[in-house]
Amino acid sequence: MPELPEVETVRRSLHEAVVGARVARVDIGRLRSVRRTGPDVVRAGLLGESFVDTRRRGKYLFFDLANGNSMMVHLRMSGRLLLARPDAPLEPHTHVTLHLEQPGGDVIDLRFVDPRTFGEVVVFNPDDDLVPEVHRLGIDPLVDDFSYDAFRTAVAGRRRGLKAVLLDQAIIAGIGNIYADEIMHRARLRWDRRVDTLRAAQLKVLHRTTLEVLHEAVEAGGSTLSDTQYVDALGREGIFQTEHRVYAREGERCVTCRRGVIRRVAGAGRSTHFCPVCQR
DNA sequence: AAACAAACCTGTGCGC
DNA sequence: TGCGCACAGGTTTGTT
Repeated sequence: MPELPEVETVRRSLHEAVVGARVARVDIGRLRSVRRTGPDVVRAGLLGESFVDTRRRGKYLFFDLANGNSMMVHLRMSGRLLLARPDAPLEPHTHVTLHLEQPGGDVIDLRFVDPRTFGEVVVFNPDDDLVPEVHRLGIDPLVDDFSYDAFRTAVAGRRRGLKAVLLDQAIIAGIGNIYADEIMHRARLRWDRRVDTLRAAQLKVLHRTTLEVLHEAVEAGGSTLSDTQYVDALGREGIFQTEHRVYAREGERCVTCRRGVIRRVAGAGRSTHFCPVCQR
């Protein structure tokens, strides 16, 4: 489900509540959600510790603890992080609950909810290489140097289709299926265009549209699709879906050129939406 | 190196 | 109404 804008929106929506709070209790209802270390490591690693900061890189969320350790949460396809009053009923598929004591004495739950159970929660010491995939992430357009030079160096000359490159987390971290399609549409480039055939001007436009789409999507609180699966930690839906020009718009007239009809194909292993007229 | 398929799960929406 | 199938925002692994 969530891509960079959704993960960033979740982070911002829980940051204030979590930073400074101390973990008073940990409930784990689904072992699969803590499969990397098992429940004991997660419980022991969190109990009594306080959060000092939250970070995001790509689609990975980090909660730094005062003792130098961190909690990593990846939402994968269907994960949600929700803040809730401790007496609020548990939503279905709540797998991990952290009972937090805030500095003012208030208590609040941070709940990890995940129907498809692809997501996970890891508590780790940075010295141990427990989350090695993070070291393989490419540049994050919001937290790293994403100047045109950095972007060009990362993608230039790849003998691969454009969408495969945009989705490759080792090249650029955070773009998923929705935003890849939207970025390519705004850049007027096809999903199967080989990156090493792009002219400098097109690469430049691609860099600009990547930043544009991601920034606008964060501003809009991400995209909540018709299944309303994605909400931020306070339960608020995003509104960027109203700005989608191709994603889930198969059969609609292209709003950019007003001539093409949006097509959906299986491309780069995913469903891919594009305008066959104005994307080249 | 890159393209592709399958795997991990559950829920939903569609056609019949 | 009910059943079966296709499909879903991600990532890893293995195979061509």
